[in-house]
Amino acid sequence: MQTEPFFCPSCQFSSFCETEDSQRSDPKQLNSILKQRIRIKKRGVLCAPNHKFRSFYAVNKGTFKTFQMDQDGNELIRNFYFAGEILGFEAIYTQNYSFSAVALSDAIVCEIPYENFLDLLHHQCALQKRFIYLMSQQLNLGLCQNYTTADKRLAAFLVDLSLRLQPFTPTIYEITIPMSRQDIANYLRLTPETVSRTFSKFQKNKLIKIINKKVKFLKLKELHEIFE
Amino acid sequence: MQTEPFFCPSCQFSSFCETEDSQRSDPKQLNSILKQRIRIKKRGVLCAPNHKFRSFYAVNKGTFKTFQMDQDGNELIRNFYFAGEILGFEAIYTQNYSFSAVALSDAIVCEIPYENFLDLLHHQCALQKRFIYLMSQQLNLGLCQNYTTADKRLAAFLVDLSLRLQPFTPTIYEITIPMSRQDIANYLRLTPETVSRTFSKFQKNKLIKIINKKVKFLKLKELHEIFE
DNA sequence: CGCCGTATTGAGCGCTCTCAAGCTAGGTGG
DNA sequence: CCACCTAGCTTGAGAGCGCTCAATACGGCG
Repeated sequence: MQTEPFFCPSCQFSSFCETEDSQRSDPKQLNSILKQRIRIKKRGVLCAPNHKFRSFYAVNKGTFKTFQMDQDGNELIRNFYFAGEILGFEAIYTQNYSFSAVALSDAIVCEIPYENFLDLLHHQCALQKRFIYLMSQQLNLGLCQNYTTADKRLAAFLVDLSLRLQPFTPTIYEITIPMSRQDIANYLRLTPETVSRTFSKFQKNKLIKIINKKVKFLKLKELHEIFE
Repeated sequence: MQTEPFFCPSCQFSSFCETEDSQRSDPKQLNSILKQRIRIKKRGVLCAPNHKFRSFYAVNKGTFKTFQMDQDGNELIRNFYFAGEILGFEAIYTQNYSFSAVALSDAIVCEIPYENFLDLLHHQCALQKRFIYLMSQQLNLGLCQNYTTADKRLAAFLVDLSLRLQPFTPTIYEITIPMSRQDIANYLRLTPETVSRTFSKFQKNKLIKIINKKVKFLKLKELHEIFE
């Protein structure tokens, strides 16, 4: 464990993981079982297919994508994980990681060993409830992939993104998209060209304004109406 | 609660839910908190959007689809649930059900009140582990939706179906598809016509044989190779 | 400033959709 | 028992959305 001070205000486990030194040895705190904080460079690999599942990870900083490759080399992206979110719940069932997790920017994660975590749950009803809540939350990810057209999928994606990045943005009307067009395309089962064209169309219709990786929402309501 | 004898060999909770009369009052058993067994006719509605989440459901008999409607009236199907599987985990996070669940055939479900269930978890570490395992399992559903073409999606769907229906089929080389072409199409983001044509193509290529709702797998290996 | 990966834009193709017409199976009533 | 009816499935023809391939523009970084 690093000893430098650590701030995790947006972490979904923060209330169970006091980082004050005085609390470090409290066996009911999550940080008592944290194995390590891992620094990962952009494009670095956190986990890969067939890696034995022993821990899941709380993203402290940065963004990750999880994906599997199909035979043609397409990255079938399952999800994106932002700072504060937890990665790896799927592998509790599969035993081995069935996907790769790669950092989209320099990142830091907290490694939480699953067996130790289960022990902790027995003594911490509140944490148990929290954990189940977070797993349920993950079942609600990826709904934007369900829509039928490129317009709907991208509009829903942008809205989802704006909600999940909210802790890190000064206003909900502007976000910085942390992944490439290619990643968005792989996630939404489109091509980068279609994503780019749809962005341009939204901009032409004055729904958004694009400045490189920044997106300003000009008419959030109308963007909503595209998909629901 | 009904008093008729009940058999749930394939239920994912069966080992925690003794239905012997002698066990009925064991407060550590799941059946001590079951609220009711509900019989639902084909096309019957188990839950609908904005219904308050209080219970989840173990499917005892039959098959369900969960879906939300988009503005154009498309059923965006999220998942199918077969006998033995658990439905409703998503709503722990959302508080209200955000989707509809409709029976595809006459069905029976066990209603499990969530608050009581949480109480039970505190005293039942094994059940807790089991529950987390099942939630993780659900995170691994729907992977066939990720593939890029109609061929891959349908092939992956058929293989997934054959695995999940295994407890109810004499051989893994033959299944009875419990949902309509329209439902499959909605699930895979295709049209019924495309689903039908792709079935026909697979049959023409001697990968499967279709007899109405029955599908015989002639070359399961080659079907696999279509998508991975 | 120049390089290279990424993003945008364009043109044409093809997979999937739309619309429409038969076909099949299962249910109903005479 | 059979004719009919209806919903669901299959098949066909043509259209269109998104893909492929290609050229150009942009932007981050040395």
